[in-house]
Amino acid sequence: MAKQEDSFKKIVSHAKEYGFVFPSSDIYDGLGAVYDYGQLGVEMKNNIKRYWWESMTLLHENIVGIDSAIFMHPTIWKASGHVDAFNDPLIDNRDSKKRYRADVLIEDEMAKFDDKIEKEVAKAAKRFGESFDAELFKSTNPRVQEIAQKREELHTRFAKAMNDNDLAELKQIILDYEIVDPISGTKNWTDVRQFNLMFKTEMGSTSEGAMNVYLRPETAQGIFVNFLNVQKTGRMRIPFGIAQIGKAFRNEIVARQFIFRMREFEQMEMQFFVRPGEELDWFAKWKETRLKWHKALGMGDHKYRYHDHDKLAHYANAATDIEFEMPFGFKEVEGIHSRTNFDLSQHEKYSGKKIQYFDPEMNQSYTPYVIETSIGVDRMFLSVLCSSYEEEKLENGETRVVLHLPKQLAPVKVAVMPLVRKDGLPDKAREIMNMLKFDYACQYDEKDSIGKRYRRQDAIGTPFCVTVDHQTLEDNTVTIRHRDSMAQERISISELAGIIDSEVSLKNLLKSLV
RNA sequence: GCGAAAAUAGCUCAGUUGGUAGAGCACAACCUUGCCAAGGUUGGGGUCGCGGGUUCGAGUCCCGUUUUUCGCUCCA
Repeated sequence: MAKQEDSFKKIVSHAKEYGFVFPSSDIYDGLGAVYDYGQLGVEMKNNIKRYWWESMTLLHENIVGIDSAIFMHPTIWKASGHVDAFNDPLIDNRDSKKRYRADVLIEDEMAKFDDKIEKEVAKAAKRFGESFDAELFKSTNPRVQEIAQKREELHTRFAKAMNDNDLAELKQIILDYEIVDPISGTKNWTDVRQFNLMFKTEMGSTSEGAMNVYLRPETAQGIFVNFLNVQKTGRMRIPFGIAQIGKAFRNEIVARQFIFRMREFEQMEMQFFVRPGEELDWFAKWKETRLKWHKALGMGDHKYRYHDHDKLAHYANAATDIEFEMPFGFKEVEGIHSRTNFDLSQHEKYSGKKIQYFDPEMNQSYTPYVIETSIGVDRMFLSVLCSSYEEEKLENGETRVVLHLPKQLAPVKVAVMPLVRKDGLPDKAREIMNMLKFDYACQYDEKDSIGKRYRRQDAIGTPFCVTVDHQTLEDNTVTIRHRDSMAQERISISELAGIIDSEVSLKNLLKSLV
């Protein structure tokens, strides 16, 4: 384990050193769990997105894309359940290190008063026998009255604090009533905090007219609220899907492990709408399709596994994760969920619009069921980086750092370099660059020894290096060097594009999926 | 969020009982070599995470704070 953590550290610093990923706001000491993609990172990330997008929209006639706004009507998040699910005031006990809902602790305290009253009532009932009137006793007995009074005081205070969202007052109540942790038995509490998953901001430039809006915590809702628009204008017939790539934002309590869990992240989601009753078949199909998409990159089949959920979210009737073996264990990269008709039904309810599909074959209307595939771009990026990084021991005893990136995802496809910086070799190399640069991301390098330049390209995962030497000037041949094997072959310049294309083009990768 | 550890050049790190900041690599220029990285010369780059305090003097000691890592916790 120690060794694995070590290698993860190396990957993180490699990512920074070569311009894949930087901490956000680096010169201001960074911003927690936010990262920027650098000059190479953005290229690789775009390649990942393009692979996904084309595998969805080009390979499936019945899947179309959209790009919905990050700001959405706040009611959408009420309908989806996001607003209510994360509004609890929480408090930690420093001794037991357990976290509790502050409101639950106080309600338990109120229940203790109720218990006391019941005890008094039970005692009295024993004394008075069958003629005992519990209600009369409660409303007249001075001891019960006293307890009820205290309970009422607490209740009033509690209700007001909850209503005002006064977290400091909630803590003060816990202190005043000497509420202790049921485990540690101590009163060593932190402040009460609210953990709201969604980032909130205001829309409207004057404070009076402003409306609270949220940064979306998932891209899926943008698809659901556009279901009718796309279905009608695109003349889509069920089954069909809507794909989207976009940023989402979650105010994570704990964000760790580099770009694995970030507060601002990017999702690639596809919601597939099907007939009710057919959802589990489609769920199985997408589960298989998505794993195939991952495996096609050739990073190692054994690094993937499914993790089926036993405990399902409120909206799902089946769910699985595709997990990838990161240096810190198998971790979720993609989720596939059978979301039933929960989302569309909720939006129908909250918007008051009829969100149904008329199925001409069945001659009836229904609310479609949904299979969701949702993949984190950044997690995908991390999995590619982690599985590619190698400190390779060479025969001569040296080590080289090499990224065995899937060639289609590599940020730079070809490096073109003159063997020496004289005799017109740089000009010839430039000529080749100019020929290739319209199709492939190329780098030109003439500094330092040729071996050193090869290693530099290895470190950023460039699949091919093309070297111009004196023979090139005579017969228009160059050497092409392969990243993984370090093998070189001499080929004519006219063959270059064909060799490169067969390995780096998305087209061949996509063909392997169908 | 709780607990622990850490923060010195782009990277990896050194810096003794407090005494005016160092190395290697990397980077730039020039020379040299020319197919698997580390030849020569020269140069640029750090108010030692930030803010206080103790002291004649703080990278070093103390307090606070920010960020990161690890463990716990949480996780749609």
